[in-house]
Amino acid sequence: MTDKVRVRFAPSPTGFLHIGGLRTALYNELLAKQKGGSFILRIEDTDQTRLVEGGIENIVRTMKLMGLEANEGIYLDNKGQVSERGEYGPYLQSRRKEKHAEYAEQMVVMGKAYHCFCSAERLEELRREQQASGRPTMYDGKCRAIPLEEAEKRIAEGEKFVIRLKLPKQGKITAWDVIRDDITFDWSLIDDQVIIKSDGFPTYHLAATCDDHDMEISHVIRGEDWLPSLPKHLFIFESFGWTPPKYAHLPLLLNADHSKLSKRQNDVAVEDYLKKGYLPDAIINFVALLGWNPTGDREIYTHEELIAMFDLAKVNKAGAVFNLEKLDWLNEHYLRSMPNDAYLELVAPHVQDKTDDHGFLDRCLLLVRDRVTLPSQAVELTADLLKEDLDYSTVNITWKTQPKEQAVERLSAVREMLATVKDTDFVAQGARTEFEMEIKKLITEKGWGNGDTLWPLRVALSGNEKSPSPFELLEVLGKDRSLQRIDAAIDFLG
RNA sequence: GGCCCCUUCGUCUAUCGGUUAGGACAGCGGCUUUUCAAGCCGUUAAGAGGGGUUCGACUCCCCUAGGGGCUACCA
Repeated sequence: MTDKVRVRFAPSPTGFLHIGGLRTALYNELLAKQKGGSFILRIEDTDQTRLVEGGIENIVRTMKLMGLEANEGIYLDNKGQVSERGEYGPYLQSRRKEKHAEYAEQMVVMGKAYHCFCSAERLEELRREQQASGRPTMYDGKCRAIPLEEAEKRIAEGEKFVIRLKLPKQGKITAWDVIRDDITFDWSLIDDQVIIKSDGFPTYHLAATCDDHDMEISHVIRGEDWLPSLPKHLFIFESFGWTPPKYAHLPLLLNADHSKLSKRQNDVAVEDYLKKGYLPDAIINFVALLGWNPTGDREIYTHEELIAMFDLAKVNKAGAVFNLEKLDWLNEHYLRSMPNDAYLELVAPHVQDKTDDHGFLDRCLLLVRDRVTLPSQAVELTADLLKEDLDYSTVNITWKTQPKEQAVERLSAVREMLATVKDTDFVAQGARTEFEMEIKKLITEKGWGNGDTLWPLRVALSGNEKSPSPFELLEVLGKDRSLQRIDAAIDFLG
């Protein structure tokens, strides 16, 4: 054993990377990076009945998109093939089946496990009786007393069997958890867990513990749902005389009704959030703060800052409701604080109405940035800006009770003034400020009101009653489009 | 039912015996204003209940209540 921090994220490939799994992976990665240790990805695929096609690829790919790459274990090679790297392999658990079988046999020999020949029917019957009489449902130990020679004979005769842990029947065990401290369990209440199934594959309990040992894992960081089986895992370590890793059981992520986070109530696949346009940085930031906050008076952290500040012992004990409102806010924040180029690159692919005028398109996208929560929304937000012809029939170009004639008068005067502005000055840096000064000057000179001039102008330019200011619109649209729109509005009113 | 874990604003959280219990999201209000956003400022809102321990408890202990997890030849 080394003192090096070696942590693993060990999902089973039964679906896709889950938002809860993401947080578990993140906390593992944060610790590894902070301590200069190894972050290992191991795939736990011992349940052959639940394998999902493409599950492994999805998990690895999504982790990579999220900036969470394991430096050891499973990864995707250049061709997108599932591969392994590192000196503690195999990292695909099913490939360690022989090792697990050996370990199980050793435990049998040491008297720490036994062969069980009970049928599924008997077990079910047993459970039913126990339930009916209000007793805890657990294996009654019928096969515990079968001598090893007899068991081996029955196996040789082809009888189906599983291997169960031979747990102590009395006394207590106190386990230590980084987040929860001491936890005491009563051995008499813990079931003789199956560690080798009748198909020869190990269950999680055996596979994970043996692999954690073989891979010299220093910290096991996993979901709280594993807490009840911790004594069984410790028992396996103790049976072999191995030093167990430090355990940290993370609080669960919850639905709004406080039940365990599920896809019944939430989108739970990280990939779905990525598809919707949530930024990896925002998701990481958000998920990191579900159950932990280094200071409590700050919300924005880069991945690097999270690495520097992470502290397992400060992780909360209580579950955290997964609430999207804050994720939205974070996404908006990241969208607004990134460089223009990066923002445009993110948003531009969503725009369908292609225009050859890239400068125009960029100006449109930049204009609506403050209204965008998700990149895809920019499409709708810029639709009327990019349109050739606007439909004024559904909006009021006139301000409040303003007569049409007055609106026409104001628009015509502004148009006349704008016609004298050079094309290039229209879209120049700071043009919007210039427009604001000039137009407001005009309004003052004529003795008009802001509303009765600016409202018609703005609606004429945007085609909407709610929109950015007319000054910004002029700068974004440029001379030709602006004049054309004002003309169209005057036309419509006349 | 049994076992285990948990309990600060609606939500995410800070507080490691002494604070006017702090921040953020959401909400509400205001500023700005031609509209809607954004931004800025302000504001509503919390220690589940009951016992202890202590000069002093959100903080430590116990009980109760509530919530959650586990209770598979699934992870």
